[in-house]
Amino acid sequence: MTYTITEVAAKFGLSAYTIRYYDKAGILPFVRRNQAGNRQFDEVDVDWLRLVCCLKNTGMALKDIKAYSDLARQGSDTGAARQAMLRQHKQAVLQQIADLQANLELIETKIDFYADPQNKALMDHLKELEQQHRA
Amino acid sequence: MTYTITEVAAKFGLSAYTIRYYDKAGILPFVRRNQAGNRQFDEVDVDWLRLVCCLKNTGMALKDIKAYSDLARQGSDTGAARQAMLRQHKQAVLQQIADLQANLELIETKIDFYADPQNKALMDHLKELEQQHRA
DNA sequence: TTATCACTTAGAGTTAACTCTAAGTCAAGC
DNA sequence: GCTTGACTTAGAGTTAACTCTAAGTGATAA
Repeated sequence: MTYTITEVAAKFGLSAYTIRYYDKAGILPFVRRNQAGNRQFDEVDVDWLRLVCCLKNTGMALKDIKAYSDLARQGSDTGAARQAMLRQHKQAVLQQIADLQANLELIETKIDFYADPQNKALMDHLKELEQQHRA
Repeated sequence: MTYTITEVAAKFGLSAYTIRYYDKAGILPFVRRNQAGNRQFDEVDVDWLRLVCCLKNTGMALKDIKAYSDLARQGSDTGAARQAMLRQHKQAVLQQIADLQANLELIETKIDFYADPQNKALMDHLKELEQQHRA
């Protein structure tokens, strides 16, 4: 089973433009062409693109995904280097999650602040003071 | 206690350029100037910038932070609207965390794959087959 | 009082990641 | 045989978010 660029784009919620951009950028190392010169994606390519999207969606820059792809293109003896990149990226993702959770607390605190009628009254009062002060 | 733009920039790990850019963009509604025309940040401004950074770091676009700031500038009777924005953003952040955690699983699967010596041998074999196939 | 330094402005330049345009090719259907 | 439609290319254009430059101001130190 093979897929056209349009089918693959739809599968991953990307545009065909984006897929071609990724291919130009060198991060789709294995995609082949049919006799007409059109890109023909097989299961290996789809799996590869799934990982590319995963890395992109977790904040890896395309130039780093390119570096990872270059390792893959070089052959199976780069496995250790690729694993090292993924380990490092895993730590970055864990840090992102921790940062989001910390930021979430501030957002929740703000929401609670607006929800509290006592703070509402306080805010009205502060606002009056501020307006006087800043006038 | 007040702060200069350089002090505030350092406090939040931003450049002074970025702070001015935010001010130009209208997302620092309360910052005043001293007699020389220089920005003078008080505790209210620092607290505001902390929230701005929180929203930015959780993926809110500056135009949306601008919309939030415009509400704040309009006065305390926009509290409900601001709370609604924060509630919606909270959901977006929860979704981001869930997405990161899902992607993390794929990354971990890949790391484990590279770590398994059986897969290493399998990969070497597949690679040979692929090279023959793609030659 | 002259130099230095931190700030000011408007506006130009940069970067990443797309996003699209124009012109062309190829296979399928009428 | 001709049109239609999905693909191809190179390269230009877009957007968000900075990032910097140039020219100028005002307060402090030698």
